[in-house]
Amino acid sequence: MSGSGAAGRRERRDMQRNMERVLQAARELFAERGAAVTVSEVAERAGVGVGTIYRRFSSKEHLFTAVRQAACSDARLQLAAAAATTHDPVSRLGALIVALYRQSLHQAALLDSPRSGAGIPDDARHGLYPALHTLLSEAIAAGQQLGHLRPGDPAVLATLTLELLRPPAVQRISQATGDCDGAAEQVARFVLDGLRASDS
Amino acid sequence: MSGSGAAGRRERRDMQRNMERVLQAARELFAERGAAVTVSEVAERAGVGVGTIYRRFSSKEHLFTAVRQAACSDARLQLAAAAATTHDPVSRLGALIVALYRQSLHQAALLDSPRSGAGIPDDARHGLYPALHTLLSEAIAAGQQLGHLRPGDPAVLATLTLELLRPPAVQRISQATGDCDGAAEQVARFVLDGLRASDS
DNA sequence: CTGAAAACGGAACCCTGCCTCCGCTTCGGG
DNA sequence: CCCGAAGCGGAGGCAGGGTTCCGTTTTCAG
Repeated sequence: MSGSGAAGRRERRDMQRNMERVLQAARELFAERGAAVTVSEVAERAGVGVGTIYRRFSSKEHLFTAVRQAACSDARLQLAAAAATTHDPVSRLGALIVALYRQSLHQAALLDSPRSGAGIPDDARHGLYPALHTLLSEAIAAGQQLGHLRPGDPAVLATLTLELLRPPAVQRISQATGDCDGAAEQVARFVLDGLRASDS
Repeated sequence: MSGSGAAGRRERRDMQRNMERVLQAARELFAERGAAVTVSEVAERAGVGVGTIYRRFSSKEHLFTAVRQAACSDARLQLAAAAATTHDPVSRLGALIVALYRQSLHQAALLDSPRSGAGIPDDARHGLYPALHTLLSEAIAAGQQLGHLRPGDPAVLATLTLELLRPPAVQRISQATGDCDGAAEQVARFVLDGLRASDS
């Protein structure tokens, strides 16, 4: 055997290359237009036939899911990094919001759930929720200017904040203002102000 | 001639009745599941054949648009009424938010735009935007506790608030809290707090 | 009541998009 | 270089849903 042989047989080079192309194409197309892209389109952009895709992914759904999950965990890592730059809970919250805003803007259709079933909660949000919830709880625990919040509130606020940062919303906001980064910070300020208000 | 004759011939009774049924069925189904419903489904629920629908609406798209526009102007009227109950800008804003929240919750799929083209802004939001913008501007002009807002901000804030009140967002929020009316008011408070915060 | 114009309904048609299948090509060890 | 195995690709099967068409039924003026 030669190379990184593991068990049985090594994967053929061309196949490996093709799969990379497929994933690349799928990432781009799905990010842009979501689940509406056809399998043939992905195949065409990747420069392969549809059969090549189906040999690896048993259905379009599988391909989509795979691509989205990869994008999600990637995103989650970046967010974690962004939020870890300081110890002050409120600052961390702000950093998280700005980072999330940017991601939503760039991966719009991919991160947004295409109702993958009926009541199935989409993993993108599912993964983010705990982090946000924790951050909010910490902020409240720290008593940091978050006057009128009660222990039960984080759940609502987390949901609310996440909604505000979903791709469709973010796209519209950026479109309306024309200025991406400025918008991101304005949104963050809005949310933080909402959380911070001391008298209702 | 007998009855409300206008020009040429009067519309046949059965047709009128059928059209009412079709619109009723379409309203219900679209409100529930959006553009995903099939024309046959609408026909079946209305108790007519598909041909009957196509005689009046040249395409599914037309039917959908008609139903949605009707729902929108209806909604707009209700909102206007809700906001007119007081003179205090901030209170009006609050009332508008709560009313909008409820509407979004109940007409979810219908009020939410099914990307009717490419960059076409959906009429639902289009119709609401001016009202909200005006309200915000008034509030700022009145100098009412809205400390750090500048004249240019209403545009951003209006967009942002509308996003937060779109059907998908509202549905999730209500689902997360389990309590509809309570959630509506919590959201209103959040937004108002966000707007009202006096020091950034 | 009667006839013709209008409306009905749903079977059939077509187009689009997912997925399968099989003959051809490419890889890579001997 | 040669051969078997693995992978390739895209034509075609199949299903679902929008739209059309035409024989039948309903309405209503005379």
